[in-house]
Amino acid sequence: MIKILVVDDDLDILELLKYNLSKNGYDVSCAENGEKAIELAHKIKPDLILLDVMMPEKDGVEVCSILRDDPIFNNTFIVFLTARNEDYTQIACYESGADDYIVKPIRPRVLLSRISGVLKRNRKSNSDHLISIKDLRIDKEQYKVEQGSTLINLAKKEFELLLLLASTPGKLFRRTEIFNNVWGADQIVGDRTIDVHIRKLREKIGSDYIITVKGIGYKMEA
Amino acid sequence: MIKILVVDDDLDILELLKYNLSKNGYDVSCAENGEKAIELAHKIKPDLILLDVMMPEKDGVEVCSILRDDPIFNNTFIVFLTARNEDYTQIACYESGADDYIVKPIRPRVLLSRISGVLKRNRKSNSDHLISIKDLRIDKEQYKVEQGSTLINLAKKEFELLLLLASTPGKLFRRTEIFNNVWGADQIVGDRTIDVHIRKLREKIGSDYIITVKGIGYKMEA
DNA sequence: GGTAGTTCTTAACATAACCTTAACTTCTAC
DNA sequence: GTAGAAGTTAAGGTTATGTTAAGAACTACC
Repeated sequence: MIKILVVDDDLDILELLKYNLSKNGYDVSCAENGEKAIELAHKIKPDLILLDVMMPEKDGVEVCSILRDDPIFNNTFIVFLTARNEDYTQIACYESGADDYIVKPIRPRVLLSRISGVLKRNRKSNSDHLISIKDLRIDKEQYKVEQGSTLINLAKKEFELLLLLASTPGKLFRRTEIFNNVWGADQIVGDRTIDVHIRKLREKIGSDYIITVKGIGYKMEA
Repeated sequence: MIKILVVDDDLDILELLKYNLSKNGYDVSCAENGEKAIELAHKIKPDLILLDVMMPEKDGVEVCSILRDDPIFNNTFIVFLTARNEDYTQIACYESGADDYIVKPIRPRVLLSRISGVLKRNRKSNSDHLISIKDLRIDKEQYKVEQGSTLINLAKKEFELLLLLASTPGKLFRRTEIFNNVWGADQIVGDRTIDVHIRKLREKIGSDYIITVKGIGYKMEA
């Protein structure tokens, strides 16, 4: 059963949310402030936390930041509740690591569809973080590359170069494009630098992935 | 649900746009300046970005250029918002990679129809980059040529020559015209050079595409 | 804040792909 | 048939990339 922790200082809203969610088969717990929310979260390890932004003492954004710092909650979804006019929050919310946010006043049907929407995104094993090319698995969050079952140690620039090419396999990346992305448009580096990094990459992952397009750039095997 | 990121430093306009778009079933996020827009764009990966041109600090054109450099946003549409009299922008906008632009003051109905119009164009598999002649498919972005289902490996000059002829099938290209386009007006090369490249092309794609017009030049089968 | 280890960049040289040339052949229009 | 134009071929030159090693610039750790 999917566990949801609801956090709001307004007890009426808390009750309303609990009623609606329970009715739809969720296992609902409640907290009326930030402190208690954090405590409860550790206890029950919810799958999703519904978090009011405006609360006395610890506000939602703060609670979210604290939770996001703890790896236990890596796979926990956090959804903010926010009143219409606090539109500044929208940005702060996402910055502090929220997965979605819902604007008050809350319409039960909207609430439920948004929540089921969020839950569908699989936070872990997220395809966002993982790219697979042949037997190569690239985790862009962890800066980690595995080939089959062996871990490959890439330096930062090597990794970023690989990541760029792997981001759209088959797409041709021009040399300038590679520079702009891996080095930054302002950086000035010699023109053999890319080649050297390509070489090191090929040395580590093998030469069957990166294809040279002479006079233009490089691309990843599709 | 289609995600739209709206960027404007005027919070009233931001609110207005958000209201209108949300009402029509889009999942809307907002940012009030360029920095935040870029950050949010990375986070939520919107399908379309509505971008005000005139903003303090990073203006719209700048933001657009930055986003366009990142392959993650290859398939993201960017639409500019611009005040009536800044007509210089029109050019800069398209140059920096925008898909459309809308002139303020914004009429909601116009906004919505333009946006749905833009979304209909499929950014990927863009016909702009693709030329088809018989069973030959030429992708000028990717420097890639496919014949039926087999990939054909062309050298740079060969490719550019093919691209020129294929750009207007049936049109007769004079030798001087070909020189100017593929080699550049200043380059001086012997007159057998074109022939040799034509030969190699025919060798690779077959001789049923390029037609010789003796004394004048070459053309592509229509 | 110094030191060991890693990573990044540069420069020089090697290599291979590519382009051009030249000499020769074939074609085609008159 | 002949001349001019294009086709063909192979060889040599050119250029872009591959490769290597050395030292500069970072990092992490003491």
